[in-house]
Amino acid sequence: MNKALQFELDAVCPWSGARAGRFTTPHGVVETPVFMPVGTNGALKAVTFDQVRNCDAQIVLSNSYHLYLRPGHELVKEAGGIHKFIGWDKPILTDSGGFQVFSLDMLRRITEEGVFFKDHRGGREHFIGPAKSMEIQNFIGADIIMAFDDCVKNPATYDEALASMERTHRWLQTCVEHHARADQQALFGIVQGSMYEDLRSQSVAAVTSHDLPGFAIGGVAVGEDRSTIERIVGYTTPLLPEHKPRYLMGVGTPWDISYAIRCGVDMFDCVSPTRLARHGAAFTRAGRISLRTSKYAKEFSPLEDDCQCFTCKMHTKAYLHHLFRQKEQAGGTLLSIHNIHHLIRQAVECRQAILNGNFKQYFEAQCLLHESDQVARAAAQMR
RNA sequence: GUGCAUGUCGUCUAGAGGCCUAGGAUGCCUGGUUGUGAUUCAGGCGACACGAGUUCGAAUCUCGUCAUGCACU
Repeated sequence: MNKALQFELDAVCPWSGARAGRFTTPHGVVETPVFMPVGTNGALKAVTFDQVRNCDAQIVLSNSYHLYLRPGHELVKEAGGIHKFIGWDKPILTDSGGFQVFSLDMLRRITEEGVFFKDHRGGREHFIGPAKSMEIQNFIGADIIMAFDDCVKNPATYDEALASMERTHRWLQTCVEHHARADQQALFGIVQGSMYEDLRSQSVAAVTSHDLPGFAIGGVAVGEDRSTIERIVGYTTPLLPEHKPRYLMGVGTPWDISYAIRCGVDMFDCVSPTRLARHGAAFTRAGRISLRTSKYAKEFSPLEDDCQCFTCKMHTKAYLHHLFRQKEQAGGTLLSIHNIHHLIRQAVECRQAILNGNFKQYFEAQCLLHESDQVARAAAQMR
């Protein structure tokens, strides 16, 4: 049994394999399925932790890459660890920096030891490899830390995907060897393999050969279309160990999350609720809407009548529209609050449905919503 | 009333006879955004005040009309 993280299943949907569970960390319990908002620089963009707490967030994600560059992982350690530094006493997960370095694209150089890259702000060259990432994440001190993996953009050729996957496996071995605080930090391994099913299953076998407290599916939503995301997740998730949490990295939209939960995923993170919010888009049960359009100028009702988030309790669509039109920062804040609350609530609703034994009905309703939203958006694209 | 000046997308403007079926910014309208290089990116709409002339050719030069501003009466 892992000291840093214990996971148990509360219920499994017999129709789909969707799971309701919980895991315990040094900073508390997290009930799954769970959506984890992203706080890249030790802060959610445009949102305070008081507001994050009021969205019922159980756990947040932050980034080793960004915290390493500034303020520096040594400084975070000096501050007493990330929980004290940022003022959030619930669980925290840090990403390893693998994906950030991947997204730098032209600014990096990959070697067997790791990745040389230039700070996106410009400046001197840095290096992060699996051993360094473990040091950084140990200094930062999150409850869950991620293996340093290599990610390829889709579509990738089979050979590229294979080479990248094998590098990820070698790097995982190094991560395990350099993981100094296994009693306080749970290290999750990351499955790669791009869009190739045989590589995905090979990767699951290699990654789960390590006795780690949790596993993640990486390399998803990196250029491929929606149906491919669904295919990869649907294929890969059931291969993962039943009694360990399963984390789908970087996904996603409300529909993606429903679908992945159906496939048996327990944890999600995505920048979509905060980024879309800052750009004026809101998740609703009826699909995505843009508060920038003038059709909301005189809609004196909340985004959703039954939503319990601060934004919906206090403000109308007309007001939100006004804020975006005036480029008031509060618009991004209020929509972020709503969107985060929306995805968190959705995961909670899935959990309740799984516990109540009616997940099939819940999911089928989500399918109908998704289809009508797809039709509406296709029509909008035609114009 | 007289004199002078000025009239270009909704707004601010580029423009000095062909590089202009008029460019930019902003605005407005549509989209995109999936382990945040992202409070952003892409596309669209939209004007030479009006009328005559000079010229092969006028947003640009001339005249008139209208409008606006300033000064004087």
